[in-house]
Amino acid sequence: MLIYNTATRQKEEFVTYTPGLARGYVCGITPYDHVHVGHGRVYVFFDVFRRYLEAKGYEVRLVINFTDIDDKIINRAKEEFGHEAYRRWREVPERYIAEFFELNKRLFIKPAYAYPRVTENVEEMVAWTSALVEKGFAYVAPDGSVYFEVGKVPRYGEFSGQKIEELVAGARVEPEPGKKNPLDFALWKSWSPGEPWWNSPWCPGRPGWHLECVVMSTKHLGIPFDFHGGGADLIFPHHENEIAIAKAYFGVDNFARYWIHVGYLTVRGEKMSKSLGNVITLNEVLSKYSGEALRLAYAMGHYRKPMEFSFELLDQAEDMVKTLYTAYDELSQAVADAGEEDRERLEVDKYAEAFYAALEDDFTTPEAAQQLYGLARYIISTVLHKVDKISRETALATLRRYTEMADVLGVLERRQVPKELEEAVKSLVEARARLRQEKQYALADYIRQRLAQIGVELHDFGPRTYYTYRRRQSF
RNA sequence: GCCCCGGUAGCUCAGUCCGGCAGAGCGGCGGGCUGCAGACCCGUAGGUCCCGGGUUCAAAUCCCGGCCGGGGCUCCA
Repeated sequence: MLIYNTATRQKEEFVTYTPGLARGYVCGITPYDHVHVGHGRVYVFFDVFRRYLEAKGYEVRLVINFTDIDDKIINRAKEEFGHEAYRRWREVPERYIAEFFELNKRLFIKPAYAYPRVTENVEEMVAWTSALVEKGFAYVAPDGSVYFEVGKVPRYGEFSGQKIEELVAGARVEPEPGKKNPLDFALWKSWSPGEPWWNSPWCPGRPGWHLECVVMSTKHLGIPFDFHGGGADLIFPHHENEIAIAKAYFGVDNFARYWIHVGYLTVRGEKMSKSLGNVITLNEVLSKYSGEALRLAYAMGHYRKPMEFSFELLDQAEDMVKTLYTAYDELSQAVADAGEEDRERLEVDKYAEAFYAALEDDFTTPEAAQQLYGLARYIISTVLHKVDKISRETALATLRRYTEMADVLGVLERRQVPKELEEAVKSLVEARARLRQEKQYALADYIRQRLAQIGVELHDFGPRTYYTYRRRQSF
């Protein structure tokens, strides 16, 4: 399996340090506001990545953190709570973390191995900072903040392709008082009145952002681990700085082997941003579309490429999801009509092979989605029509291959139908079949129409009838 | 200014790494199957592969130079 590694700027064969075990870390959210579809793209991508590795037999340990203390959270708390912010600031991250988990569920994202939070790992971060000061990679500023000295690390900037001189010359780096070099970054930030703080040898304060992820990832995954990723905007400075810290602390060249970055989403050609007012929240999308439709929409673009996000795209994806369910539901029913032996050859392998080949090549999910959809259409247009010419084993194997593919992308997650509903529909469909035989079409049509009203759609294949459920958020 | 990414059908995108007849789905249009219906079937239109040069028997693909758009260099998925 090939995966593009930002660190080497090329596709590389994916090989884990421990055979059969894949360990990865995804930089999580700063929970100070609603999660949007850009976040969703990242977490859904890593969920597909993880599902595929699991399908290949790996045990996957995926860690996603929460930066639950940060300037943005403090500012948000001040806005909301005024002078009570100091006492109540934790309500902000708690609220958005809860929302994050809720949306994960609705997006069918599998739970991570661990969800560490900064506030639960402050002691380790203080210990790391002490060690980095002792080793001479960090220094204490007059106000008690501790800065990491980027000049002490060999080849700083190489990972992200930045040249130190260019960065400094860019002159957009705010030279803060107390920093030796404007590129130096805080490992420990000194406290200001009214802000939350933790104890440290230097001053009351809180950990710096870049340090967090190194501490928490290596704590849960060991060193080195297999893959580390997030949104493309994290390449610099966040990941560059994480690598610098790990170099200094462990003396290793890189603490993660593959660096995977997910491209931006644009809306009407521009990056989603608060200032442009074009942010689309996951709440908004998932109130109108299924989680599978959004997952499929994401899959229709390659993860590294910028992708234009629109509701038109979601409409298309939702239609495709309906077709995917039609194929699943009706093939499930058709298995019962399968014959004893194979008198026809099916072409299922063609789709499956192309599907997996696309994923093997740097997760070309647009191609994979196309193949899955192609198989669904093949099932509907061909398999259902000649199900009595294939064996039960073949029918079941086709169904299994189809669902295995769908499960990698996570686009057929509401297969389960309540048993009572299933039984009621089945007997109604049988009753209608008898009516059709007796040419009592008015009554037969009435049943079909009433079933349609409750979201069950009937499709006649000659004398046989298969049906599909129009899933809503839930039954 | 420096760095990265993108530009292929109305839309979303494959194809570019590794040169070999320009593709898929959706959407459009026309027809069909069907007792009727179908998110079913068949057919069809639709292209300056951003532009210009170069290399080559052959370029969407490789090289050079541009243009346009997005992003990073400062918190950002």
